Amino acid sequence: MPKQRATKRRTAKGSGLPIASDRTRSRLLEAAGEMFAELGFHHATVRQICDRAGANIASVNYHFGDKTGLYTEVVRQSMRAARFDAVRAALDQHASSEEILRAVVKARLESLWGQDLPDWHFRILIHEISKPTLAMNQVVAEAIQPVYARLREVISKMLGLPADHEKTRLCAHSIIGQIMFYAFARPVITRLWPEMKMTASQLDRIANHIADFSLAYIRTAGAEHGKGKLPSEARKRR
Amino acid sequence: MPKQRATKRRTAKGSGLPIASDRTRSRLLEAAGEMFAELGFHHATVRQICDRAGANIASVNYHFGDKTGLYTEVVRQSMRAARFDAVRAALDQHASSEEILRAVVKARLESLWGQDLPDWHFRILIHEISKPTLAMNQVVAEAIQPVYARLREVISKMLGLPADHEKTRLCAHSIIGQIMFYAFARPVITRLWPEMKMTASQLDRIANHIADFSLAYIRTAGAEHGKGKLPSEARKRR
DNA sequence: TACATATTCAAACGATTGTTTTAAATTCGC
DNA sequence: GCGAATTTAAAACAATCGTTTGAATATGTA
Repeated sequence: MPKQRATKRRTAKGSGLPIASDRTRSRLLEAAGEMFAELGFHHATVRQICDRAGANIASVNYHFGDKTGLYTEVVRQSMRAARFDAVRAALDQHASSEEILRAVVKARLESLWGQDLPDWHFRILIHEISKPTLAMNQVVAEAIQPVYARLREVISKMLGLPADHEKTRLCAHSIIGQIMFYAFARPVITRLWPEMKMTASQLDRIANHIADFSLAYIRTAGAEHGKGKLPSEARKRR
Repeated sequence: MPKQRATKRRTAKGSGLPIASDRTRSRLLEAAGEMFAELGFHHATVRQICDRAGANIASVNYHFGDKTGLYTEVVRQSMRAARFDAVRAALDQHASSEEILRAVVKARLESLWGQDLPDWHFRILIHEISKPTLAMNQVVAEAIQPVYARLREVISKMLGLPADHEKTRLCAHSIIGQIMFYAFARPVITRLWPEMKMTASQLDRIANHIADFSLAYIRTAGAEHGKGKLPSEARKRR
């Protein structure tokens, strides 16, 4: 009766017993990560994953219970990935708010188009955003929510408004949206702008543009709210 | 031998023969549009579609050949949908560039969150962008490319730069990205900002924010590049 | 070595998918 | 109204999915 031993096995592992080869387990995780990042949860098949990992079909059942168990483990692993820490490091570095913002934008963009793969962690997050699974709550709580809050603090400082103010949130969305566009609309962009080659310098120009584009508004709005000036930006709005 | 009569039937239709009830065909198209918009191409099943349309399973084969035939027909129909015309109308209206931009942003956002469904045409485009199918080329050529080009012209006028200049393109991407963020990240937004209710006025505030956010940069950049020209055409308006 | 456990393997299972088949019902020109 | 074409209906087909089975093998321990 060796059915669904995944959790039981983990407890045995925790009890201090020496473990046999975790090679298949780790190979399974790596292969699953690449496949999930490339195809998403539903389109990636366990047979493909096991083939790529050189493991048997039943191994995913044995080690992770079922496909969703494997996926959630991949997601959990992705949350602690280096790239996210890079973004957090950029957010927490000791520098001016504007420089922090520029660094964050650059880090996020590089984790998207940078050819220094495998960085499928962020791509999994992309799939999770466009087609959420049950792991969504965990992803939001562990990876998105902290960065979102920290980004709002940085913007809040520049705007002179509280971090949970609507304008602060909308500015955060504007910045994130500009970045995510290059994640979601990748196939469209290559068709709309075929002569563009995503080199390192091109990536740099895009990141700087997004920073400049965003700071243009944040600076003026911050000057208004900070000095208590009359809002010249406030147009005749009904 | 009535197998795969879909194309043959169309030719008979073109030959001037009166057609029997196209009721099932149109009901199939409508049901398929809703299902494809909600679940995407792969996740929507022909059985669900036929159930919703009150038609038999084999009807999709008979009328459209296969599932992809049905999908491409739905896409073709979506291209001529009202909302896209609304955006194009906003782009071609006789007004200042800034007001055109504001109207375009508003039209796009309303086709996303507006509760005046069924407006699944744009949602199909969203799915097509995140997970392209073979219909992608058609979608880009017929729906995205024209709007993209027209939007660049509007921005080009404000920037004082050619429409295919890199900065013009990046500005267009920044604007589109801000809008699309509310399309792709919808489940994330509701988790990150749970107290937000997407009312009509909220939608209006978001649209105006995106316009203000974008115009802040475009105005200053336009003033720089268009030194010889009139700094802003918003002046002459009103 | 001998026993118990952990792990891997090939094969099959049940469910669901898109598609096809075969026949009945409906429609339309004549 | 009749015969041919069109349209619908129920059932089954073949392929693939995730999952399970039961035995074989590897591993660690006494």
